[in-house]
Formats: sequence, C-alpha cells, structure tokens
Amino acid sequence: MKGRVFIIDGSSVLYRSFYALPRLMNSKGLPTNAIYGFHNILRKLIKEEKPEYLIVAFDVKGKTVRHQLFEQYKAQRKPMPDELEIQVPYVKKLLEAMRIPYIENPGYEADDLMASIAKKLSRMGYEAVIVTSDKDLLQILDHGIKIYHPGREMYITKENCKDIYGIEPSQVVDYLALMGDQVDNIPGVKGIGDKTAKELIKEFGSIDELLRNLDRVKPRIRKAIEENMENLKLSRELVLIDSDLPVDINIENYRLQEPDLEKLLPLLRELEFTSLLKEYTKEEDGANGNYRIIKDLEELRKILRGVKDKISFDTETTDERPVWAKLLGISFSFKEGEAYYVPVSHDEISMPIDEVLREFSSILSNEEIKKYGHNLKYDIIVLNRLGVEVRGLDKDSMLLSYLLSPEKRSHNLESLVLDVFGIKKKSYREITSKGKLKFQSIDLNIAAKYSCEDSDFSLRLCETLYPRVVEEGLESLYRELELPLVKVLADMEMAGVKLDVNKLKKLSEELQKELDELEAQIYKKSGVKFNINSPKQLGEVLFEKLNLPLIKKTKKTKGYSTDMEVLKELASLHEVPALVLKYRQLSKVKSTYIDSLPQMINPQTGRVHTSYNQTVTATGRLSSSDPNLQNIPIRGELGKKVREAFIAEEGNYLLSADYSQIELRVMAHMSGDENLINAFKRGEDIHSATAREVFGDLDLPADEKRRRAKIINFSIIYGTSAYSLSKELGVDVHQASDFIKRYFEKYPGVKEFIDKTVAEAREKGYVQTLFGRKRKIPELKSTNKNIQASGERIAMNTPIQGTAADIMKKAMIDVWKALKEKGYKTRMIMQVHDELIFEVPEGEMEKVKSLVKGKMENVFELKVPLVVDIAYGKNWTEAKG
DNA sequence: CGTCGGTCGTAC
DNA sequence: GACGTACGACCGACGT
Repeated sequence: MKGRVFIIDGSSVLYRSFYALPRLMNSKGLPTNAIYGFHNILRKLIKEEKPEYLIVAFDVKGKTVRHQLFEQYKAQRKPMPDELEIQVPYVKKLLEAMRIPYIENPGYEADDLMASIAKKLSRMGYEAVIVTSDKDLLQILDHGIKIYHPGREMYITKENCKDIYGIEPSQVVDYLALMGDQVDNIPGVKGIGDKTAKELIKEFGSIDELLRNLDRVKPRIRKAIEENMENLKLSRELVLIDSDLPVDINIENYRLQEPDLEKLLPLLRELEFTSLLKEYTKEEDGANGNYRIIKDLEELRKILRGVKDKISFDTETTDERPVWAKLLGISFSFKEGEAYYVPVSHDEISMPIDEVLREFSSILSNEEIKKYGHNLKYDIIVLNRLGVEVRGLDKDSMLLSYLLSPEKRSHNLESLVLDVFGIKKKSYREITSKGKLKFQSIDLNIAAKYSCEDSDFSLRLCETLYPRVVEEGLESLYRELELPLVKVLADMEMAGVKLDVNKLKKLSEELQKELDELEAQIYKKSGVKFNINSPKQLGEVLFEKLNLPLIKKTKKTKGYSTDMEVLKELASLHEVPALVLKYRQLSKVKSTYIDSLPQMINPQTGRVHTSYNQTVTATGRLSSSDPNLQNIPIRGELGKKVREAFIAEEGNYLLSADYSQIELRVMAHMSGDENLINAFKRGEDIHSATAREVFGDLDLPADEKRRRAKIINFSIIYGTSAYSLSKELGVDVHQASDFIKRYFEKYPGVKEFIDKTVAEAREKGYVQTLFGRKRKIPELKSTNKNIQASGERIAMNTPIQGTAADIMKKAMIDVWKALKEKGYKTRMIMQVHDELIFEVPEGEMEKVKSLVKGKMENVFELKVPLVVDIAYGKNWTEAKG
C-alpha cells in the first residue's frame, strides 16, 4: 500500500452534525452546531485514523445526470434548513483554514465523485476510505476501497459487509433498487421494504435471478414486482453509482497538511469555539529548538565564527525601561531552530561582561551583518549604554507586524508567535512568576530557553513577515521611514530631558495648600466629608444630597456622570460643583505630572527618559510612555508653570520647532481643494480664513468667528457629527449642520476627498497615507450602525493624521542625520506629534535653528508650503515663543 | 494584595 | 447616540 486516502462525504457529515447536535450559537446569533460537529468529526478522524491524504466532497444544488433519467429524483427532498445553509460557507472556510481540499462539481453528485476518486486511486495502489453513513456507497466496496462509518466508528470492507448489513457489496444496488429510498424519492417496488428486499436478495442473489424465478415468490410480492417493473429498472439505474467520472488524481493535492493557523485561529475566534482555540494553540514547547547555554569565551568565539550574513539577537535585563536596565544575558540565533544564550550576570553563573561584549561587538557593530530582532530599539539602547554600537539593522519583527496591521492592539512577541505559528510562548512575566522572581535568579535552563526562543522566534517571524511587507507594498515605508527611525528614537530616549526638581517641589507644595483649602470648602458647603476623587461618591453628594439636576449618566455603568461638561453646567447652580472643578484640575495636574515626574528621573543621568513607542497607534503616530511626555499641560497658568520645569542643561537652550497646522495642510494637499490650498499659499491664518468663508455674513465679533472656525476645522478632520459639533460650539444642531454645509460649499474639494476616501475604504477595506501606510478598517463591515459610523470617521481621519505622522517621522530622520553629519552636539530630545524639541548648546543655536527649520520645511513637497514655527529659551515655556 | 474595567482628564 | 489618536491616575469590584 502506498498510503491511505480518506474521502469524506461532506454533505452526509454536515447533515449528521446539524441534526445530532443541540443548537449552538455565537454571540452574534450565528448558528454553529453543524460547523462544530463537522470540525470535530474531521479532527477526530485526523487524530485517530491519521490518514496521509484527505479530501471532502459536497453535493451541489442543481440538476444532475439522474434528473435526466427521472425528473422526480430527489423531488421530495426538503430544501436545506436556513439554520444549516448559513453555516455552509463557514464549513468551507474552515476547510480552507485546515488546508483540506474539497470538491463540489455542478452536475455530479458527491457519491459519484467519491467513488470515482476511490476507484482510480485504489487502482494506483492507494487505500481509499470513504467516510459516510450512507448505505448507497456500499456498492463500491472492493479490494483497496473501504468505508468508514463516522457514527459507529468502524470500517466496512468487502469482506465484512455481509456480516454487518446482510448483503454483499455486489448486491447492494439490487437491494436498494428493490427497497427504494424515500429521501431521494427513488420509487423502488411499492410494498417491498428493507426486510423483504434483504430476504429476496438472500434467496436469489440478484434482481435478474429473482425475475427469472418470480413464480417461486409469494403472490403478494410477485404482484408488487410485476406492477412496478418500470420503477424497479429505473431505481436500479438511479442507485447505481458512476465511478468513471473524470476526477483529479494528483494525489499530492490531497496530502494532509498542518492547518493554516493564521486563518484558523481568527475563524475559531469568530465562531467562539474557545475550547478548540486552546487545543490548537500548543502549550509552549512548540519550538523545541536546539538551544544551548554558552559558558566560556572560547566556545562563544567559536560559535560566533559561524555567523555569516545575519544574526537575530535579544538582550535579557532587569528592567523594561532600557535606560534603567542592567544586562543579564544575550541570546542569538542565525539559523531557525538553533539559538544560544550567553549568561552575563546570573545567580548561577556569570561571564566577564567586558570580554563577552567585545566578542559580540565585532558582530553587532559590523554593518555588513544584518541584524534581526524584536523591538531592536530596546536592545540598541541597552548595548549602547555598555559601549556597543549596533549597526546594520535590517529586520525588526515588531515593526514588520506593525506595518502589516497597525490597528492591532499588541505586537509583542508572544502574541505574534501565537497568531503566526499558533504557539503559546511563555512571557517574561510568566517565567518570573508575575515579576516575583528576578530573571537572574530563575533556573538558568529555563532562562536560557526563554531567551533563545525569543531570538529564534524573532528570526522566524522576520522571515515570515518581511515577504508580506514587500507584497503589501510597504517595503519603502519600512526601509526609509520606520527602520531608520529606530536609531533616532533610541538616541532621543537615551538623551532624555532635564527637569527643575526644585520648581516642581515648590509647585507641589503650593498646590497641596490650595487643594487642602478647596477640600475643606467642599466639605463645608456640601455638609459631608467624602472622597472628592471618587466619581461615585461625588455623584451621590451632588445628586442625592444636594439634589442637583441630573445632566447625564455614565456610559457603561449608568451611574451619575460628574465629568467636566456636567460640572460646568452645575457650577451656575451651586458652589460645590464649581469648587470640585477647580479641585479636579489641580489634583489631576499635581498627581499626574508634578508629583510623578520627579520620581521618573534616572539617578544615573539625572534626567527623565521617556519611551517612544513606535508600534502602538493605529495611524502611524508615535506614542510616549513612562512618562508620557506628549500630554504635558500647556493651557493656562498651571500648564505654563509645569512646562517651565522642563529645562535645558547648563550652557544649553531648549529649541522648539513645530509644524504650523500640519494636518490642515495635509488635508489641503490630499483633497486638492483650491480654496484651501490658496489660503495656505497666501500665508493666511487658516482659522481666520475659514471664519471669513463660513461666517462672513454673520454678525459676530471677529475673534468669536475665528474661535468657531477653529473648532469646525478640527471637527472636519475628526469627522465630527453635527450633534457633537453643536455641543462644542454651544449652538443648536441645525446651526451646526448648517455650518458644516457651508464649510463644504466653500471647500468642495474637501467634501469630495472625504467621500472618496470613505468609499474607497469600504471597497478595499483599508485606507492609506500619502507615504503608503495602510490601516484596515473592519468597523466598516460591522452590522452595527454606530460602529460603522465610527469606521467612517476613522477612514477620513487616518489618512490625514497618518500622513502628518509620516512627514514628522521623515523630518526627524533628516534632521537627525544632518545634525550628525555636521557634528553638532545638539540633541533631539522630544517629539510631540507636530513639535520637535532639541537641546542646543548656546554656541550652536543660530546654525541649528536654520538647519532644523530648513530640513523640516523641505522634508516633503506638498501643494501647500510646510511652515515651521521655531523658538528657544531656557525652558519649554520660553521655547514656545 | 494584585488585576482589571470604568471614569475622567491631559496632549496633539 | 457622542470627536480622531494616545497615556495614566484614581476608584472600586473582584479574586487570591
């Protein structure tokens, strides 16, 4: 035997599953019982019978050869129940995800197809097994052709057929013809059922023999046969299976393959088959790579000599923040499935760090050897602080994944390995028991395996994801923007920013005093002591104790809302909400910024080192965390004071360069709207220009017009509804919608652009920035109207926000390179979406100023000029001019 | 005592 | 019903 081919009667299994299982449903109301049953039968079969080849055959709706013989064939059959029909496409998707081929030829029945495949393959020396619970197919049992009954879990062969069904395979056709079939509307002989048919076949062996000896049968039966002679002949033809159809006999097409987990896992998730999800995601150890711990330098040297054109590596440390981290070990891999771990500083063992780093640096600093890794920025910083310059960055699996699906929530290694390979890898947190144990203290073998897996999997991910990035047309975005940005960000993070701790401390004390006073007043005026920071308690005081009018409820919990909007409304009615507003503002700024920032200062550098996350936002922007330096207050006296605490090093200035109206300029460019373009070309204040266009004829003070125009300009970018615009402007919905209408009348190109963008997003499922960054918008396919509307806003906002982000990223790279080339000591230290902040030695200021402005304004040519406002000072407030 | 969802507020 | 993109403090319910 060459091997076993399982040929599955898809329709039979489908119906069986549907009727055998109780009604299952996912949360969206999709019935799933047939899909579930179908999967389980397949899975069980694969697991227990281990076929080498597998194919599924389905019946297709419509007429077949048998209908030509007999019009009424299958006429009695009820149409497939809706509940089952809706599941059929999912079963096919499931098969595709499991990489199991299926056939469904119009005009042929599954029985004939299966028999034809079975016959041909068995002649070629394969063992064919047809999986069905249908008796019809018993007729094709032969040497090399078996039937597997999924319900009874047994094989039926030519030999045991008679023992089980009481008839030989060669007699099945006659037996079925005599008996007929209600379901398929095969007439048979009226009055003869299963029992009589079997008896007759047993006695005479065949219909031909029976007809020659009709005189020997009971009169009742003889009469029945004589009266149904035509039907009998017809039935015989109908039940006879045609096993000579032209079918694909290229056996390789049927070879059983591993499921395509990237398709299967999301499908199982959609169907909410959580137990199956778990089964398919192997519990770690999926890699089972060949991993080794390197314990002496000679060995390290020897292995590193094997590194040729590429190396994937990963550092293990004591801290998630690279600027705080101490190196514990390094793993690397240059061949899939093989990796090495060099413990530098573990409890169990340690190696001379300088020697180890010297060995590594010849590889890591070699531009020619391509570097692979996951979140290379982290490792670059850790190593750079130890004096190793990493060169030749080539593939970062985190960045690759981000470019492929920026809308995804997580791009950490564990979730990628799960999504791409279906392997459940343990995380750092898990192996250190939720951070209770120190990495250097856990079992060295476990630590080494963890680290080796990281390098190995990152290598594999890079090899898998990079071709996709190329295929998606994202290669230049990767090579020219995201990858070069890694070093820029690493430098910025290492540079950090200096804080005036004394100023913050004083500010904190002042605020504390003020907060204490406010607190006392609030208690006095409300008559109770409570936690003002608790929205729940505050709500109870305002609406139950003080009986203030209810404005709105909170979204999820339907409690009392106490947000700013509500408190502002209530402020005119009672003193307490007004005091709470002030209290909230102060305590927010104090706890989030003033008190927390000094704690983030790294004692080694005396500065705060944020982390710029390159793979977080769905639009392509950066985000900042630990601490977040992108939402430092700016408005009001308090904002000014907080920013005064961001200072330049002695002998330096902070230089701030921000793009003026970058998003509106991008919108002008992308939409091609002449009116908007001309306004920018003339160098107008864009909000005033909009005010003139939209409110020209209104009787309002000029500054009020500008204020409103500014709000409208922003709301256009965000895709705001008339409803929320009306709230923002403090006018009614009609007026708001009229403003929007007017805006679009004055800037028709913008309207056109938005409509075109949304339409294209619907059609393609994604939107793109000017630089080719893609973001998928599954929300547009939702059946929920609100989600769909949100998808539309995403579609109109993302190209604009994302293009602005692309431009800023390119500017950062250009400026960084220019500063480096010129050998300036100036350091880029912060980015706040449309603003870059530099720390500039006093002597470099004039040159750097024009360099930065020039590079930023000429980074990319739009239909409108890019304008950069630039200013400097001793602190951030001063630097904003 | 840690986790996590909810609410609220800061930035662009 | 809510305005795009983020991060994070605080509260309080919940589980260990």
